[in-house]
Amino acid sequence: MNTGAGSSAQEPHRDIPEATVARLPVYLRALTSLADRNIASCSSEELAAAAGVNSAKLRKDLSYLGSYGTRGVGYDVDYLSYQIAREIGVTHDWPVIIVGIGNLGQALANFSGFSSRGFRTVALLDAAPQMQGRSVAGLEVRPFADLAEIVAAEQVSIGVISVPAPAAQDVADAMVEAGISSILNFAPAVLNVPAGVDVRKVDLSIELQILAYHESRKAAEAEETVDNDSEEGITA
Amino acid sequence: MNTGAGSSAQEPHRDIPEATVARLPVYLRALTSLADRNIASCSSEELAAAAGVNSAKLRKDLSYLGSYGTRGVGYDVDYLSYQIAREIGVTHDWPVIIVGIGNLGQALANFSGFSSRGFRTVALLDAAPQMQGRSVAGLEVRPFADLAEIVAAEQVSIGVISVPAPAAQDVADAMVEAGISSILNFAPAVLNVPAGVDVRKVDLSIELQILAYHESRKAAEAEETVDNDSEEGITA
DNA sequence: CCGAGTTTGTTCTCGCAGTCACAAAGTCCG
DNA sequence: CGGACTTTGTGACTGCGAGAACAAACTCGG
Ligand SMILES: NC(=O)c1ccc[n+]([C@@H]2O[C@H](COP(=O)([O-])OP(=O)(O)OC[C@H]3O[C@@H](n4cnc5c(N)ncnc54)[C@H](O)[C@@H]3O)[C@@H](O)[C@H]2O)c1
Ligand SMILES: NC(=O)c1ccc[n+]([C@@H]2O[C@H](COP(=O)([O-])OP(=O)(O)OC[C@H]3O[C@@H](n4cnc5c(N)ncnc54)[C@H](O)[C@@H]3O)[C@@H](O)[C@H]2O)c1
Repeated sequence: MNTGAGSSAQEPHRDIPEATVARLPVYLRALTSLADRNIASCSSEELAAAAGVNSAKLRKDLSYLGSYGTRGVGYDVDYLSYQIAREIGVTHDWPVIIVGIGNLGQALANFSGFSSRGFRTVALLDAAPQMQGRSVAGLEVRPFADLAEIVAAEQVSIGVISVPAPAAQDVADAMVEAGISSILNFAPAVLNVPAGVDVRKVDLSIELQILAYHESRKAAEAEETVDNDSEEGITA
Repeated sequence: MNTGAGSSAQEPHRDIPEATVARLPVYLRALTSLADRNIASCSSEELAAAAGVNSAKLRKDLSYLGSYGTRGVGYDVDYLSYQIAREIGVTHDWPVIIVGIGNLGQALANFSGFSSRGFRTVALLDAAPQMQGRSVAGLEVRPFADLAEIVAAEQVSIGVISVPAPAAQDVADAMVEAGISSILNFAPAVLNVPAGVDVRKVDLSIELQILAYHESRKAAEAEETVDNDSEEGITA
């Protein structure tokens, strides 16, 4: 490793598993919460509880970043926060654009949680003429045609899609064309993008349907238990 | 199997893997889209493409529900749609309540996609006095104190939390107390709930941070390639 | 009725992820 | 200074999920 490039600072361990990457932001938030309560250090057990995960899993996850804890003591909250933030890449702010300023887009634009977590909304775009020039969350809504110009000017690499499903693919294509390489998609549509572009999907209906599945199973089980409450003895 | 209970109709194969459950709604949506285009039947290959998954994975997923396809032909769109909907439990509508009618809560209340996918918003609740009595999406905002009453009256088992993070645990506790057993949580907080209660989390900041991680890795890789574009030859 | 063609359902293999358990490494007190 | 205690970091094990490949089953044309 480190075969001579040495371009950036302390090269961290590469190849962090996806499952771990998905949890690092959770740890970061838990650490921030601890720091807000003036807690300077914590054990893996405490942090795991705050993040809602198994402590062994947490330690293993952190070990992918390096050895930032002290045996017998635990982790320094500020130090570990910084290391995770650095690994994720949120030590500096990422510019983000939102396309589709309807119900959801406006809620997202008004959401303060983005800016506090390493992201800065730099532009809101919408295709509808009646949206043009309106001010949402202190930003002027701009025409969708300005996409490429804005992306180039602000060095945007992350785009949020909150347009109706039929328009999502077109918007995604335009984003990719403009140079965006990470997309957060709220539209219930499957997006086709070239390799090298990451898409993450947030789909409320799917989440609710998953809950509904478990809910029906619970209901079915309860009914069964009423029918004959000794079944587990038979099948086992 | 089928050790004598046989309470409900054709008992399907039990123990559907979580990963499959999470994809069934995607298949259902793809099927609905096909039906809208008057397509009566489709092969696993076509459906897989529409859902954005591998066809072998799709067939395996569907096989957990039973054998609803015809070899040499494919799947009947309507029939398969119904079978998946039945398995998920969205053949009838589920009543849902939303707690926290701020930016996000209002967007959710106004979202028509819920009702069309097996869910019906029956009540909007908020603790703030100035929200009381306001009408959002045709529903009157009701006081948070009415939670238990509403849940009992409407047989609600699914609740949506869109309050600020510090209030989320309190709301969740009240929901569980009122009899809700499935929660969709938008607040960036870890919820502690008793066993038997399902919680699913939707966290935008986390999604963006995951994108940011891959984005920084892309950036680092590009830089490295510029530094010395024959590195793969050295390390390999 | 039969054979060619098509597509499902399933088996097998491999890799990733979660959990346990423990040695290594540090702290702290006597 | 040394030993008891605490907590990390990691190796081993297990189970789930993804994907390839193939046999079984069905259709359709002749
Ligand atoms: N509202 C919610 O709570 C919610 C929840 C989950 C998912 N969604 C999804 O998010 C998306 C947006 O939902 P919404 O409720 O905000 O819808 P909306 O109709 O209120 O807003 C959509 C906006 O996108 C704009 N738009 C349409 N086509 C466009 C294009 N080609 N380019 C640029 N802008 C375009 C429209 O002008 C409109 O302002 C939908 O796909 C919806 O399914 C919404
Ligand atoms: N707005 C977004 O796009 C967005 C995105 C992601 C996550 N979130 C999260 O969703 C939650 C809501 O966001 P928002 O932007 O709608 O906030 P908001 O402040 O606009 O709305 C919160 C609402 O909850 C109500 N509330 C507060 N405490 C309550 C309680 N104990 N019981 C009942 N109601 C209560 C408030 O009166 C207010 O109406 C936050 O946790 C936020 O982090 C929002």
